[in-house]
Amino acid sequence: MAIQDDDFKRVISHAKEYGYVFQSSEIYDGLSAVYDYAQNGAELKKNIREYWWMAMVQLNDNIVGIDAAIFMHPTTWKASGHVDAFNDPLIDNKDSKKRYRADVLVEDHVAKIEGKIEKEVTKASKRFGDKFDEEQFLTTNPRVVGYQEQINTTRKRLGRSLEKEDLADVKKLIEELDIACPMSGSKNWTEVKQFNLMFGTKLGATSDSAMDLYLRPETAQGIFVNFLNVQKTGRMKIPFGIAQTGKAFRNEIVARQFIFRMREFEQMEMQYFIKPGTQHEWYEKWKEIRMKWHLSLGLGEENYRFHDHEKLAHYADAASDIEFRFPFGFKELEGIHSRTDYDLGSHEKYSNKKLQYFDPETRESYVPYVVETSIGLDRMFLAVFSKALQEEKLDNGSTRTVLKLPAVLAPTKAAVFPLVKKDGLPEIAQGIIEDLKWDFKVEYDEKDAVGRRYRRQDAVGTPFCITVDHQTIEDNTVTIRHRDSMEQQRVAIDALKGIIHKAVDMKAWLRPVGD
RNA sequence: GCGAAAAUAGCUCAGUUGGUAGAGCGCCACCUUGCCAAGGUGGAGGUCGCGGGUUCGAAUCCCGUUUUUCGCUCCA
Repeated sequence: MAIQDDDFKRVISHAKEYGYVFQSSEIYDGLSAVYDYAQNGAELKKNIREYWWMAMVQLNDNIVGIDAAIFMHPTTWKASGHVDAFNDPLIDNKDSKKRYRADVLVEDHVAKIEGKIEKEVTKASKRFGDKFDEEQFLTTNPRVVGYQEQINTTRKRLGRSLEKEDLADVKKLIEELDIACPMSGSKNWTEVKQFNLMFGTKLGATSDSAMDLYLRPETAQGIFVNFLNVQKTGRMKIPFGIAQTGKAFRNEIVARQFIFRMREFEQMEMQYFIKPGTQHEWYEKWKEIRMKWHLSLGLGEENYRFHDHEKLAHYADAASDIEFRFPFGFKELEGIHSRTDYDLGSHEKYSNKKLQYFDPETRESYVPYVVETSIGLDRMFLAVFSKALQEEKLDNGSTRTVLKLPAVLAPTKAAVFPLVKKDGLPEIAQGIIEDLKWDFKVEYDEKDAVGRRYRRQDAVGTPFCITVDHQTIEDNTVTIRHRDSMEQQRVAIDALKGIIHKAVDMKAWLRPVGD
């Protein structure tokens, strides 16, 4: 574990030192769980996004991409279930330090009373035998009626208090019911606090006319509400998909582990609309496709695994995560969920608009089912970055720090050096830069010994270093040095573009994924 | 949110009972060298996370606070 912690620390400080990730507002002591992508991080993140977009949108003629707004009509979040699911009244026990959902505590208490009723019923049925009339017993036995009344009043009061967000009364209720902490038996409770995982904001400049809005907690709803628009204007036939990348926001109680869990994060999602009944088939298919996409980057098959959910979210009938071996263990990287018709169906109800697809073959209209693939871009960044960062022992006994990013994702594809900064070598090197920069992000460096320049590029993950030497003047050849093998080849300047292109071309990386 | 640990230069860290802030690496300039980092000279950069308190005097002791990591908790 200690080694893992050290690895993780090294990842974080390397990310800062080499211009990948900075803490947000650092000069003001930072902001909890908010990070900025720096000059190299922005490039890597963009490259990951493009790699995903290529695989999901450009290569699939039945998947289109959109870019929905972060602000959405507030009713969206009622329909999606987030207003209910993301609002938890929580209470802490001061002695045992355990946290509970206040409504669950009360419900558990109610369940206990229900248990008592059941006991009375079994007791009575034994006593009366065949003559036992359960219905009559329930309505006439004074003890049972008393219990029933307790349950009813408790439930009513809890419901009313939650509705009005009267949290003080929820606390009072817990005290009146004499509920103790299931772990410790202590009745020493804190106040009930409402945790809303959605960020609120206002639309409208003056407070009296303003409308309460949320920053979207997931990007998926922007796709669902546009489902019919896209289907009609794009003349899409089921099955088809809508993809998008974008920011989402969650006010996590605990946001931690660097960029793994941030309050502001970016998702890359695709909702695949299918015929009801075919969801299982598509769910399996997308699990397979998405895993292949991950494996195409060559970070090692042993670092991925599926984790099938047993407890399902309110919208899903099957769900699986692709987990990745992060420095702190296997954690969720991407989710593949069979969302049924929950979202579209719910939006139909709340909006009173039909969100159905007319199937020309069966001449039937239906609400399509949805299989979703949803990956955290920041998590993908962390996965790639942390696995790429390596300390390598060399034959001469020294070590080098090398960031073995997949070349297709590397921020800078090649660095060009003059072996010495005289004899016209810098001018030739600059000439190569001028030519290559139209095709790739490239960098020029003439500082320090060339060996040190190689190491610097190793540490930021640049796959190629091109060195101009005195022989270049005679025959227009340069050396190109490969980051991972440290090997050098002497090639013609004209050949550079082809060599680099072959190594960073998405086609070469993604082709094994396609069928 | 609770508990524990930490915060000193861009990075990694030292700073010994409280007495004027240090190292290595990195960075900048110049010289030297020239194909796998750490040659020479010079230089920039820190109100020791922030705010209070104790003291003649605080990086050091006390209180609060922010941020980070870890363990709980939460995670549609």
